[in-house]
Amino acid sequence: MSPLRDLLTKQVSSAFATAGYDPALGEVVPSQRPDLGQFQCSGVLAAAKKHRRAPQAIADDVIARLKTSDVFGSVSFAAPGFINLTVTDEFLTSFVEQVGRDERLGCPLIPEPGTVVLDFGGPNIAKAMHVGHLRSSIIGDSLQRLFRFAGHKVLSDIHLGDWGTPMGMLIAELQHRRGITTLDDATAARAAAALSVHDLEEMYLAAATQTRASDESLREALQATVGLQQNQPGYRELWRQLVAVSVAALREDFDTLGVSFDLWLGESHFSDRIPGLVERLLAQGHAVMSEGAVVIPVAEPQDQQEMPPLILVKSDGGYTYATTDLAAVDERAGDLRADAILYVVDKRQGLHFTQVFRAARKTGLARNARLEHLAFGTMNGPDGKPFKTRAGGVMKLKDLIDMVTEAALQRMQDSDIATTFSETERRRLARQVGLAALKFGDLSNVRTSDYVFDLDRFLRFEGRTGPYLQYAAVRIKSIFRKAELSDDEVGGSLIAPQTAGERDLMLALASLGDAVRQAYERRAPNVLCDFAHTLAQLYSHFYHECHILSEGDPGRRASWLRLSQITLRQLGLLLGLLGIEVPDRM
RNA sequence: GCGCCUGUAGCUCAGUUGGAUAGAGCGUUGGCCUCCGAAGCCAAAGGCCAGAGGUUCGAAUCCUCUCAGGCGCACCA
Repeated sequence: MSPLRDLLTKQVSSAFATAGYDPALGEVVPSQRPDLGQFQCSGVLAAAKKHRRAPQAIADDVIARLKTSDVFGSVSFAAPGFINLTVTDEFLTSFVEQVGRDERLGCPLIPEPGTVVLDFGGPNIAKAMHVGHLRSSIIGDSLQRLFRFAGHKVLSDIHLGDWGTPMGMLIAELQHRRGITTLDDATAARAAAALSVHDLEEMYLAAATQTRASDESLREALQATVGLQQNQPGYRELWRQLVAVSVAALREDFDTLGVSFDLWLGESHFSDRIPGLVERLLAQGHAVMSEGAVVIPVAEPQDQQEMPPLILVKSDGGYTYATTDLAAVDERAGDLRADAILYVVDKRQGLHFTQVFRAARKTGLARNARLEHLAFGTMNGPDGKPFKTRAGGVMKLKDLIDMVTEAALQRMQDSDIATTFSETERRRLARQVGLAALKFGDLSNVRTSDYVFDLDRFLRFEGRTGPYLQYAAVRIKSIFRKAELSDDEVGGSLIAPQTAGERDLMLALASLGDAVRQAYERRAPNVLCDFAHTLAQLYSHFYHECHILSEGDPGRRASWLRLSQITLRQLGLLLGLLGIEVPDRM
């Protein structure tokens, strides 16, 4: 079914058209002055300017044609040029009825579904997941759910950082520690035996400090990198072992977080096609030699800033992550036939992606695929600088999850909640609530803006938080339990709203499709958060205003139960799109 | 140096792409549990939208400048 705003806009647009004005001026949006109307159209002023006629006269023309509509209850003009609209309760009620009967709760499928590759997460081998990975993972996960729901075939790819200099550093460090001078498969296997993730982390950290401090170490690391990339004996084997250890730990982390990927490919996956790709691009003249490196110039005449070329092959023979990303575009657009490739990556990588995207289009590697960098803002500490713990390091994701779970457990204890639950059930619930706080706390921020990492905010369960939404849903479930009704037994029909609270709730329920569509178009989970929060607030208001179970009028009671059911389903859908679970009790 | 982003209530942030009287949450103050779950509800106080010009019927939003932060600028990823 088509969203409410579309339906209203269609009516007003055709009124503009038959009155002789541009139908595009008939766009209807929710009113900014709820005291004057539920919806508004601001197209009159534009029409007045274009046709050199008084706004009042134009509005009269348009309004006269809307009077016959059975959708609008009142339509009025307000200076300087607004048309205020209110729908009839009958129309509203029947619209919400339709939403309730619709499997998709009023959310349309997109007209042209395609294959979408979604690249997010991007954890690195030998580095524990830390809070810096939170945004990409959580936003990416929400977007993959949103895109699937919209109707696309989504292929999410974790894009492991398992290639390049960090791996070289790690290999060089291990060689050092084991005193390996010449590497082959057998020595590699021996060297990597019995290594744990913690060993890798510790080694990586040591190597990172080393390479920063001494040019000699850096040179060795780069040498090992080239060795790996050129498939010299032993390197690949050693690498394989290191990756295996790390991936096992990563799977656990993502599992805890409730984030999944269709593809666990890494940068390494695309390495095989790189030599051929470079050769081809050179032959085609897209790539050229410059200062000892092979590059693709991507500058354009209208550029306001200096646009460095994309470096395909470094002067030492190694490849950069730009090379890998280009090879990945080739595979995704070519072999996977992606219609769109989306990257959920920190916005500081903006320049990198303009380079890659330009190169991909220029060389034809992108085919017809749409390329988008879905940038997100940096997570800062309270001091405004990129987040660090007091110790100076970054907080591990696992520790953060433990902390929110612990806080939820404490909260349950304080209010004597779930006392009849077993210990494992309590922990499970605490995890669900904690993760809700964590995910909502992140997703409710506008994707592109930086935000301050405030631990307290993730540890709060009141107000505009994930648990608030869960709570609203849980209370509805509780009503159904008390009424001894299962979800599919709540089948009463709606009656027209009697109170403002009911009407406001129905208006929100009628608008889910608009919100979900906007979230999709803007690739913005925070739009879902906003809507879900408003819906939960309106329901809470209604809940306090209309006492459902003690209502004597059976028709009203049935209608209110039905409203509650539709609300519960919408909350469930929204939270599902955010990657947040809804417990039965909390 | 060049380029991009940000500056809105005490704090953290929205603001439907130029619309009417700038909104939430937290915090503060005051109410509501013999009534479906108080992780809730109701209400109040709190604003020179960094500053100065400009564009027009109309600006937090667009343009110019100033101030204050942040970020990025070929062989790390």
